[in-house]
Amino acid sequence: MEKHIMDKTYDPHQFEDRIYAMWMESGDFNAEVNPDKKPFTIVLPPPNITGSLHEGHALNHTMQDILIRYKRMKGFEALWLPGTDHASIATEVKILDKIRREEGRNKEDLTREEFLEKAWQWKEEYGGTIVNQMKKLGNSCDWRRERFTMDEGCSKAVVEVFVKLFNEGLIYRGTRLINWCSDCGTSLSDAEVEHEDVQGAFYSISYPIEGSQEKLIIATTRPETMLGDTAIAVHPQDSRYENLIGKYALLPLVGRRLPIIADEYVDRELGTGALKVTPAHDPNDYEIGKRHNLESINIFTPKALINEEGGNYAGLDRFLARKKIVEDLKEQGYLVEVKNHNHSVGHCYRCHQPIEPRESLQWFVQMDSMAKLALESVEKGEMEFVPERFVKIYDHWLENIKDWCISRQLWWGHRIPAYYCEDCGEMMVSREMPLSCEKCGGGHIHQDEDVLDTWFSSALWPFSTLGWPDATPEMDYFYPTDVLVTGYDIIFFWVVRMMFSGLKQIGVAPFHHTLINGIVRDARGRKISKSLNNGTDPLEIIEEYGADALRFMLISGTSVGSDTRFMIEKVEAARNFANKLWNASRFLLGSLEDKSYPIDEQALDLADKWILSKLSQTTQGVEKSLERYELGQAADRVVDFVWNDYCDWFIELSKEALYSENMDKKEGKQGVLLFVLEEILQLLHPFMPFITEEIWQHLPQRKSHLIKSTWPQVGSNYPQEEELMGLLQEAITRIRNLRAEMDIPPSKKGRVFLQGPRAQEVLAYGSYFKALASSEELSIAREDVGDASPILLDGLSLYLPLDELIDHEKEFQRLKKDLEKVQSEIKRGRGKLDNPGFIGKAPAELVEKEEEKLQSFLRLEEELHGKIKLIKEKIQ
RNA sequence: GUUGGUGUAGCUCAGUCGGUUAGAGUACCUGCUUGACAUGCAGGGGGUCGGUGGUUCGAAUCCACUCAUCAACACCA
Repeated sequence: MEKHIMDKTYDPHQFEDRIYAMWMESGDFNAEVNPDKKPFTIVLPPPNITGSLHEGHALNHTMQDILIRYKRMKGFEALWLPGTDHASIATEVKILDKIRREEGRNKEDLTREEFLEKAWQWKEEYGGTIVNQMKKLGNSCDWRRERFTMDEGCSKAVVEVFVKLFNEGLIYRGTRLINWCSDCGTSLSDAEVEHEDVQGAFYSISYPIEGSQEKLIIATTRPETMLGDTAIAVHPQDSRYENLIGKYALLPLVGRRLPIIADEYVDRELGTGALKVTPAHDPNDYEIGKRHNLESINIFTPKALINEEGGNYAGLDRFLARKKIVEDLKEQGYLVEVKNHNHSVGHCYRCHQPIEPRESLQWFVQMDSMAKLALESVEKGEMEFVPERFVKIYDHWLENIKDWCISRQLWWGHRIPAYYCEDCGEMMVSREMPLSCEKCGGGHIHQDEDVLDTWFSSALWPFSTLGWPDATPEMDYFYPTDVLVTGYDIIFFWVVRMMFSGLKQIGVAPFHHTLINGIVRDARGRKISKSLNNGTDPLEIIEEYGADALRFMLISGTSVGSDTRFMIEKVEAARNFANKLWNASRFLLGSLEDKSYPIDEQALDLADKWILSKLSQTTQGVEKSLERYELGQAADRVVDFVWNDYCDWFIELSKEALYSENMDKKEGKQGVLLFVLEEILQLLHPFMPFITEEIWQHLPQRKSHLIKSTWPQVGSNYPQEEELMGLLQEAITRIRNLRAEMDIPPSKKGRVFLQGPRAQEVLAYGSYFKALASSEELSIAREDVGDASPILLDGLSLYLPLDELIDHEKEFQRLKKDLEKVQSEIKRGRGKLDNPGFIGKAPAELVEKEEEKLQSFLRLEEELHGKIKLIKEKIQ
């Protein structure tokens, strides 16, 4: 690639798209079945094609991209398989909205075929938008393998699983009380019902007893359902009502005779202790009805209007009917009391309308045996949650699971592979539409009208995308996948179902780890929601700050599984860091020629060894954090190294050599600077792929792509050099501190005298003090340092002659502060060492360390006392 | 109601196995047109680690209780 000069300022627009195109063109994201390498696989949680990606996706995708890029550099055959989800109900709602808006037509005005044509158009449009967004974000997916939950392969897998489970008796069709959304016009699974607190009321209604003056008071929150009452239940041992058991009550407004039955389910403490039983519209009543063989009267149409069973009320919407019925009860003297009452009511997770329990003929998956598989697999450690606490949500859901209602009365989705003979009514479940009836041989056959729950196909995603049910090389090689990255809100929708599906169909858990990402909240910590309109479009952030800044902001300063806040200040900080790296790189690369800069181990100076030592520790730390999925920690580690060690100390210390006429010295320094920069780019690449690749392309003699480079090895450590450098850093910092306190301008260079056991050693590094502490001459102190201001370190005293600038009072205050610090340390150390418990029980090594520290602080204290005495004399 | 999370500097958050003087970023204050970067550099102030009690030689860290806050699940005639 052509080497061009780096722009003066960091401007991500100049290169992000170009870099992405370069990767695509070279096939850098592609993964192949390769027996020479170990696979590392992630399947992308397929975004719904309902719209565009939000910050949550950006976080989720960034985490996966970091892991994939890291593993790719580590030498794995890294496959990140992308795709999108048809999101049956959610998408259907949106498409119908659009048709209504644009054409004024409702679902009733459309044929299924017309609808599906529009739906596929929608898919093309929004699927494309999503893919484009993912590319802007830098996702390194193997796009050749992109999939869609309703494509041919995924559909084949869906039919295969359905038929197999049906043949085993694990899928059945039956009439049950299910969750019905009257707005969406379909059944829903239990997981799709969200309980929301609503302000409601308790209506107490008086039911007359047949052939008696007695009355039974019953409290209900849903008076309209009385139209479907078929019994009154009381507790068998309830002395208040014992005498009524076996008698009949008369249903107000309707006049139906209701048997008064006894059932243990009734709670004597609740309400009045008597319960109206409406088997068709309440799950508990449904069970009571089954136990007592009660009639079940459905009073609602699919649109939740009162049906013909409701007599006068027929045709009314359920809420209007409630109002009307309450009015009539009041008028006719049946209404005893109305009390405000807050309670939680199931709502549709898509349209947020109240769910109606409704008896209907649906398809179900029997869950017991497969739930057991999923529980055992996690129990055995075949799949682990990161962080592990989320296993509780998983276990809890599976332990309380009920059969899964999978049929939906929708058009957008996989049509159920059940076929009915119109002649004899026989039902056939098969992979393809039968040409004739198996039973009567008739040829009039139609397919079930319903489609499957969208999660039925999502459940197969880890293997349907790899070619299953065909025996593909990809299945052998890439399955099971390594890690699934997802939010905690879909553990039971998705993780649970992928687990039992993988275990049941393939016999192996679909992934080893489930990494849970937190939720991205707004700056105030609120959930992002449409009603608050507090979301931020990731593309807008990329437009303004660059994709690297967005990615980095989402990751840095976060810990696994906890929520994060989206704050523009954090994006700015990330962008500033990118800018810092850009400038440091430009500074170095601008001085290099297109040739190699080997490092001569023999010629390394103190700072070189120190930075190499720090680098190897950083590499080690980043790697350790990444292996533990602590992405935020890994990112912060690199920042700390780049900014504080490399830029603020090492580059500053290198300048002298860089401006030197001595070419060996200059090139030696350039070699180290370059080597460290290269590894910085590698360590940072998973987090900030664009800027690092762009800089990499400017390195001398560069031919390869950073994305395909080999992750750095952990290098040598130089503990002695680190220790000495630490002392120099402390000395330099203290000098800066002193000069700042004394208001000495940087332009005024000062002299420094050294004293103490380490003076000679430190003397050799006068250039460091010159470069970083505005200090001109470093020399060993003579006996008398006169008025010079002292800085006392362990083993090293520095004296700064401040001449006319000295302010004895200020100086006294400064030393007194130092003394107080030292004395509080002495107190702390003594406290420990005077404690026989500590001496006796703490590790000997620790006691020794404490002892050494105390001694050094005592020496400092003594010295400080001396200096303070001198100052005092001068003040007086 | 059940379960879980969180509580550390003004704000956002780290803090590993209990053992350095509890850290970072940001905000704030002071100084700096030093040759990569003012999207920067140097320096500074700011913390009873929610509270109480306990275990321990030693607790931000472990245990109990408690307060605050968030979430998931469940139930309510």
